[in-house]
Amino acid sequence: MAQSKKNEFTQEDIWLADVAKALSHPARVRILKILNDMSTCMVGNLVNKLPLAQATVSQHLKELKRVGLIHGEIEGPKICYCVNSKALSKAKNALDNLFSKMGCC
Amino acid sequence: MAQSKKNEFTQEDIWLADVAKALSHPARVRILKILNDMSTCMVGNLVNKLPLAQATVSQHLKELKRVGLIHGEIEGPKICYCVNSKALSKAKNALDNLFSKMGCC
DNA sequence: ATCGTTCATCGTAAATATACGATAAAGGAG
DNA sequence: CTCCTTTATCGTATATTTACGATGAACGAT
Repeated sequence: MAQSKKNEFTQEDIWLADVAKALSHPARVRILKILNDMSTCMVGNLVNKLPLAQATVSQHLKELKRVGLIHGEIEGPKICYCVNSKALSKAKNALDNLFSKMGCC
Repeated sequence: MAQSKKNEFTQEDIWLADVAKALSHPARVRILKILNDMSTCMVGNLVNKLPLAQATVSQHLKELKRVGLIHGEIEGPKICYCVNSKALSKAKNALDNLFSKMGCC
């Protein structure tokens, strides 16, 4: 709880900012929504639903993977992406906590 | 609910990504936490608590203002920043919705 | 072994973000 | 008015992000 004065940021704040960064592009928001809605989740499917080239979609998937919000499983030549519900709920809790209070001057 | 196929992103997704972008830096996470915890919220106070120059803090405040998460009120020569609880709860709801389901393959 | 499919990675160009010192603007104090 | 304080903005350097085509790697099918 105790925040440092003028020092570096806490790991918690850095992590939360990192998760937010992963959500900070419409394509990645959309990808998460699609993965929430579908059980089939090949990359090709996502590319068809996004106004972006395949390489770019792959790059966005990498960013979501980086923070652990999704992961992919190899199925033959295809890769099935799905959300990591554990990471999602951890992020949800942290964000809820950030948004909980409302002290205003 | 119905998502377009290959078209541009929805305004909802763009907005949500924009809010996430505002949270995507440790300094801005910290600023929100400080504003949640304190009632006194001058910029000088924030500068003292962050490992950043005044100009940089001002820039981060501008970004939080841009998406409406905070706003400032002029009090003489000082400016009192506070969180916009309405915007915070709207963002919280949208993020909760994004994180709610957990279909996995 | 040679395709065709699927996806990641490389290379790269353009745009955006981050940081800081310097400066401007606005208001209170003397 | 002239200072001093407080905060925003400007100018700028550096780093990161975003996007795409091209290429590479992995696999199933023929």
